[in-house]
Amino acid sequence: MNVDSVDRPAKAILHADLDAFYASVEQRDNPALRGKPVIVGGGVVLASSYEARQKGVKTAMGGSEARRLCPEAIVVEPRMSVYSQASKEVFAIFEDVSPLVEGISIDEAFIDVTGLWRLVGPAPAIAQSIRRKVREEVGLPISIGVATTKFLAKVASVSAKPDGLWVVPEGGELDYLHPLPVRRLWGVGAITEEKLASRGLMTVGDIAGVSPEQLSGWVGKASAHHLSALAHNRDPRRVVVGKRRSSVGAQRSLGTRRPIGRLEADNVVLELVDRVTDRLRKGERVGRTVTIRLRFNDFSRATRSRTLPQATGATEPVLRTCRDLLEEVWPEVKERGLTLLGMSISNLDDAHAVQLSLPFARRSRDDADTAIDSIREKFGRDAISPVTLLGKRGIEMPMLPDDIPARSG
DNA sequence: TCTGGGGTCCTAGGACCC
DNA sequence: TCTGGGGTCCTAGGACCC
Repeated sequence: MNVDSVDRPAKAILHADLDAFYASVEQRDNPALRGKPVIVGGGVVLASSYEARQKGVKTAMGGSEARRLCPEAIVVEPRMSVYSQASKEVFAIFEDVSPLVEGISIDEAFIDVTGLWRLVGPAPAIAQSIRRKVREEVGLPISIGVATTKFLAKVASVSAKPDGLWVVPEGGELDYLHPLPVRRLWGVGAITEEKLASRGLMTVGDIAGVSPEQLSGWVGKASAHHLSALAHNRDPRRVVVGKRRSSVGAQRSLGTRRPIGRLEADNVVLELVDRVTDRLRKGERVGRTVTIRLRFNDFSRATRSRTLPQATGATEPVLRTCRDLLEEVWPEVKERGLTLLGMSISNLDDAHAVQLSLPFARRSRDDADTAIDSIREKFGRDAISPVTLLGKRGIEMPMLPDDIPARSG
């Protein structure tokens, strides 16, 4: 007999999701924007206020279409550092409530409040208190879904929007879930939705009614298993604290005005690598697999990757690898035109050595000299050798042998 | 109006090792 | 000498999410 299952209380999971996050921050900081349609991001819509959404404006929509749908909208430039700060304040409120907080993105998190029933109260009351605190202390609207599984809590938070609470009662999960359209299942996008619709599967209940084997033939094995489980509200995933990124990347769209030259492409790659490795070093991480990502004139895509023998956070080897990869696909680029160039590093590990991060793209040579001096002061003269200077762009500093922390894990 | 920038996970074939 | 199965890593592509 499974002792664990006896009298184990149902889980109480919250999914908290800030409403129209970037746009709400803008309305918070500028009273003139409140109650008005606000679009964040000019070229493409990064976020829009509910007033703009009512006119049909959606995230990822082109800026000109958005302005056509909603000419009276006020367009503002994104202020990422302000959003990032607001996010930190909101997460601090979550963590004050429960140690079991799993951040999913800048504006969403799962919070496990199962163990708080006796001490604090029932999950819906906790959720309301979080909503109140976020409103009072950070000045932002937030919606929360409450359910017995992570997945269902996430579905519920969509029902809660805007600025609301939605509780799926224990025992009432399937009554809530089954009438919903398949698109509400996490992992069903436009393509899968279409595949399912062509077999007559429109609602979550429809999916629950077919066998995983049958489903498997239509959407693939893993996806079928996943969808089947969700449709029956089987989701044993725990709320995991302290998840780490498994890749870091950057990309740039290039426009279609004219064909891009090799030199220009090389410069874009340099900038992307500079940015990515800088973030890597600041996060004290290293990576081993370098990928470049291309999008052609017809919007088809390609990737090329290479795995290095050793993980690195240094600009130079990553840059060299990217340029090698670019060299290999260049004939294709010449033929098909390039509209986007991106790169990323995956296969990440914690850095076991000090890395100095000083992208010259944004700093001066004097900054580098100052940094080198301060490191020498702290660790001794030899600490700074060998140093590799990369033109005017970056500096690599391999390690201080005495300062290599023990591997934790 | 041609469609941003940051990610995750899955599939599938080939190389390689035991 | 011939053959098999299992496992891991690498590469490329695709779907999806915020």
